[in-house]
Amino acid sequence: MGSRSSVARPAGAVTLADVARRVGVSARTVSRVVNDEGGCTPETRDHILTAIAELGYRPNLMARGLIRRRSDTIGLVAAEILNPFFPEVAAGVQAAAASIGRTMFLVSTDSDRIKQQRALTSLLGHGVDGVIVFPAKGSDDDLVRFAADGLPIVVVNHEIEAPGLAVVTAEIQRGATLAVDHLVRRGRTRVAMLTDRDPRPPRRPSRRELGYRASLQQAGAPDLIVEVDNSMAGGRAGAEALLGHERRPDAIFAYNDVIAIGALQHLVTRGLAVPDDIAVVGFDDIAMCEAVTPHLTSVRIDRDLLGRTSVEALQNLVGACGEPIAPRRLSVELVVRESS
Amino acid sequence: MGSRSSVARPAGAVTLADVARRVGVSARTVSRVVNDEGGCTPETRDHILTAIAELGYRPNLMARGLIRRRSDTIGLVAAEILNPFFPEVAAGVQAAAASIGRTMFLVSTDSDRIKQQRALTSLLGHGVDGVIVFPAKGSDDDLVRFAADGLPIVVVNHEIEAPGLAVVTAEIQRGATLAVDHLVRRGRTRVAMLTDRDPRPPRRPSRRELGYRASLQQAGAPDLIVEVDNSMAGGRAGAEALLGHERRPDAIFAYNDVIAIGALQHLVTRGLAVPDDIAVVGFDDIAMCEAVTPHLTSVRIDRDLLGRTSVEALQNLVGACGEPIAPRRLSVELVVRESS
DNA sequence: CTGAAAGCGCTTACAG
DNA sequence: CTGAAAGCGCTTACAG
Repeated sequence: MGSRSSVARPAGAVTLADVARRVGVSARTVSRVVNDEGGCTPETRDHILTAIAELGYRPNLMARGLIRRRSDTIGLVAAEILNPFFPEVAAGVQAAAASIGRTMFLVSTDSDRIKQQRALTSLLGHGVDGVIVFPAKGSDDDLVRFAADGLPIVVVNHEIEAPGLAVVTAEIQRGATLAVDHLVRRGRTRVAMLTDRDPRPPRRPSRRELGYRASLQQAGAPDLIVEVDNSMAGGRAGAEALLGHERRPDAIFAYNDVIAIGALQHLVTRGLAVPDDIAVVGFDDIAMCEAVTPHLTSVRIDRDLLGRTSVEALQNLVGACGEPIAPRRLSVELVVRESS
Repeated sequence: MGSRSSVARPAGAVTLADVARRVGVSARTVSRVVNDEGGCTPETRDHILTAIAELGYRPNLMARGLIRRRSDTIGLVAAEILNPFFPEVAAGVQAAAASIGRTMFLVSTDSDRIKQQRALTSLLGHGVDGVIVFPAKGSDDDLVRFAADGLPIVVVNHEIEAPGLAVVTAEIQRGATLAVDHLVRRGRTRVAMLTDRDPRPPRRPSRRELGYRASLQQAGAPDLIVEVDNSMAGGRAGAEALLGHERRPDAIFAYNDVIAIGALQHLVTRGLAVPDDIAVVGFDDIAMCEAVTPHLTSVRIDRDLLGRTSVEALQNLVGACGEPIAPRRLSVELVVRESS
């Protein structure tokens, strides 16, 4: 039919030019119809629309992106896809993105700095309009560099400052305070914390640790922090370690729900009563909190709001060329359940 | 420095031409270095590499993809990102893809046919080399059409046949049989099934239902299938419905672990002993199975293998232009835990 | 070992 | 209302 042999292109790659040729108009006119620019006879429009349907034409988004310098896509770079918190946030981000006509592509980094570099490079190279990232540990420099290279980045749940970067976070430290204060009010005097191991040598206290320490200090109670792997198995190992401690704790505050649930499981398996012998409180309030026995007390972050706010921040960032965007900080809430 | 004003392009968009100009060579030579084609003086190469680093050049992957007709990226289209089974498979797919130098982009569809169409359109338009999809319900026609349009598609966990489509699945029916046979062997005589609601009018029995029915028929036991929402809440509602049934079941086989865990929770809340009063068996063997009390018996699919096999199938599909790929069927395994 | 030219599929000024 | 031309940033034959 066309002047080209079908060998020249893989099957199905119908182009704008093919449509134009079929109808007998120029590519410009077809482009006008495809992009709904108006200014075109209804008949011409109809012919073109028919040809598009018959030929099964789909615009090549790479070619379009090359010129338009925007693709209406955003990337979501998540540290750990296996922690249910991230899929839950991803659902919020995807919904928010879809509501303003953006497609979201998710890439997981396993909290690995190198994998995060690859993800950002690929996303940037493929022309996403921007990315929302839950950063891998120790990757601040990378984020600053990518932002300087022109990639609009919204950093979630991590404090960092640089031009081209926007921050969306939550009252993490206050969340920890809420959790520990609650345990203290319930009469717990030996509240231990299970925190996630930090691979970098100079260990910096997380905001959760700061809140934990501040609360205990105010209560005049001793603190005890144990580092564990960021997983259910880590939680189990941490609980075991705490049980063997000289002054066995009567409450555990965990870095997140996954660790808390691992600890909870281990305590139950060891025959301890939760919360009577030991109370447990997690962080994130993932759906699983209501699926374990006893139901897990946790600090809730509104995930839909987090998603919407991040997408909003990214839109502002893409719009405001270079101007700094004020950080957004979402409130948190303690959800008390049976485990405390 | 260059002849162009910085207003012409967004900050950071350094091009191959910029590098070439800086070094004083042609774009062709820079391209050669970037792509490691060899055939180039060590000095020239060094100069170019230095300029690339200084300028912070990153290849525009859209421009490259336009010509190469491949991007070394694949799409993973998942029905429900909130069911932990999918993130677990996604991790397997991403690992397998990374091991052969492919970047994976994940898009969730919420099992919505329209969202799946959008996801496939976007992925195809942006030039992914192929997609692995856990299909939304009732989307067979769409998959066939996209495959016909030249998008290599690997369909996971769903039986479908069409040119350009490869299928990777598991012994789902056998898994159901294993689960129900196990319950029967343990003396259960009234095994009910909680299955996921089908939005389409003509309800087709799933492979899990077929296995369930076959096992019970062979045992001479009655069956009872209740449709529920595919969620923990659905599992709770289903359990409640079964408790009110005239012949209260002594075992529940659920469509998946999420539904099973919802049911389990409800039973425990209602004060029933699991498994003494009612046994519960799930499907997928997500990590959560070992986090609930009692630990959930489930049918296991090897997720890493599923990921690797899917990526392999996609590679074959991209290679074999149009030739049919034999379906792959993974084996399953019953993991017996406390709930049965 | 290196370069000039054409072109991937599209959009964007600019004319008519 | 419609079209011819240029060009996004890169790679691919083809020469030298």
